[in-house]
Amino acid sequence: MSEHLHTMELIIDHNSPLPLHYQVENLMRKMIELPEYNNGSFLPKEVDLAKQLGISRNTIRQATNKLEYEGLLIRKKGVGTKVARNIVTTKLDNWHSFTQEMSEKGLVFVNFMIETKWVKAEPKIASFMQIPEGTLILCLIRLRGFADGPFVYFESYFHPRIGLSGKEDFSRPLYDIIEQDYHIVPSLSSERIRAKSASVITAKRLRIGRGEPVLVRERFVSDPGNRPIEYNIGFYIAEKFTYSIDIKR
Amino acid sequence: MSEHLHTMELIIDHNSPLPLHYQVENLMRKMIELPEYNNGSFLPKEVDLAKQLGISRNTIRQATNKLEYEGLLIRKKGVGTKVARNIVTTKLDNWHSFTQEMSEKGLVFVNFMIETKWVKAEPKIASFMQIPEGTLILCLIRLRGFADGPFVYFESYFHPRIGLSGKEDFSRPLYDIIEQDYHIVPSLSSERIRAKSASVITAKRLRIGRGEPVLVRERFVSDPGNRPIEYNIGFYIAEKFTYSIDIKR
DNA sequence: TTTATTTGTATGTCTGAACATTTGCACACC
DNA sequence: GGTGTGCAAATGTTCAGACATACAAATAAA
Repeated sequence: MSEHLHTMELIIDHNSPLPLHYQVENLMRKMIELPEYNNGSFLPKEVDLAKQLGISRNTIRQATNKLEYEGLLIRKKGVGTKVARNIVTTKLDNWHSFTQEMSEKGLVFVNFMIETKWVKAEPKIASFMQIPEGTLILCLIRLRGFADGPFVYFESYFHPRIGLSGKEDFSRPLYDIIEQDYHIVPSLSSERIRAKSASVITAKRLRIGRGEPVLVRERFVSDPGNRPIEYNIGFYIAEKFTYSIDIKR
Repeated sequence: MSEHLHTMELIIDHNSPLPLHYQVENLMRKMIELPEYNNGSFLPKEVDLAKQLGISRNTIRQATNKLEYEGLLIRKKGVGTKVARNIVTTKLDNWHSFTQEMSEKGLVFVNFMIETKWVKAEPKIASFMQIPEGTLILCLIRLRGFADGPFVYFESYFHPRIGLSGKEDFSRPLYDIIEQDYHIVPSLSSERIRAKSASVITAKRLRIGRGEPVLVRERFVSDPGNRPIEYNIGFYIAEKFTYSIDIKR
């Protein structure tokens, strides 16, 4: 079993500024993806893992606590720890990409700007993506609106495992690309919506006055196994956009 | 400060079968509701709490870790720990009244103003209510927030068939009144969210500067038979409110 | 007056150890 | 065969303490 371990650097750097428990956490996130642990067999026991990595058992638990709380691990006293089975109910409420939303309403929009670049993952994104801070990830920037001017500025960040190069044809609907070309199915979206004043840079992009209200919509998109796919943040001109949703109890 | 502690049994039972960290967790959930901690001031520091309860600091942290993860506490290195107070979650399959949302987060809010009046239904409301324009309907106005000031201004309009008199005790949760006393079950909520600049009147009510961003949330609430119950519009101070929602596909 | 520097404080990290609790299994007993 | 006892294994709980790090306010230097 420990054969696989050195195939992927399962090591802890005691000199790294990153906390040990955080390194362990990332390490275990990788282990979780490995086939030998993803099929229901138990992870190495805490004591062994501690000894092998050269750190204390408490530190191991600090990491596994978080993963358990996230629902990635299942622990059973007296037995062991294993990867949680990914049971996801696929409900048919529907959420959309921007392209779909527009075309359903019969609206024709314009891409004022499309741009990709590789950037270092900032904390919020790294945390959602479950990757180390500073990892290079692809960022897609789009400025979209109607013929008379832009009304939303988007930034999308994609998880490295998807394998986007940045050279794709992003005039196609985004989720078409991800589903058809990369066989990854977006299935869960956690959204946060808030209002704020337009910063100087945002105002300039959207061609509005500084301090005018903007609707900020963040989306955390995951696949059916709860693996992160995309982080998306959009800045909408307030007067041109209303977020609408139906909720059943 | 420690005066308040013995007013509500803030004690730990070392003989209880319940784990200490679990007892501490429950205890802190209660503390979070107390006005003296809910107004932004810091909780007792870990070392003191540990000494006072007669347990180790590690056990305190075991409890606060969980609460922090749930978003109830905010910890700042070198400064202290206090109650988090600005993210409100609305889950898709489970929507709530304001009172419920707050109490679930362990937040204590204040009604700065409660007022009812009978007004003529304006077009938008009349249309949703399916009543003639100008019909007299009950309007409930509430200004709510935390101890340090209001953060949302609500107007609720109720369909005449419900039979509200305006003399009900509106300090109770609104949907309790409607369900229990009037046997009408809110079941569908169509929501619209947008941002705008605070008008003079809104700014005055919320005690913010004119033109500052405000999140406007309209809700059209109906019963299971799709009959209109309530139209509700809330103006939230942007920086104190984030609308959050999970969507499954 | 402004800018560094120091210092106190509170949380963050990590360790090693002891004991408790739950579970599964082997073994003995009827 | 069925049943119970006891042991070993694994996670769960708790402790005391040491040191690291970030923040804020006070202090000293420019």
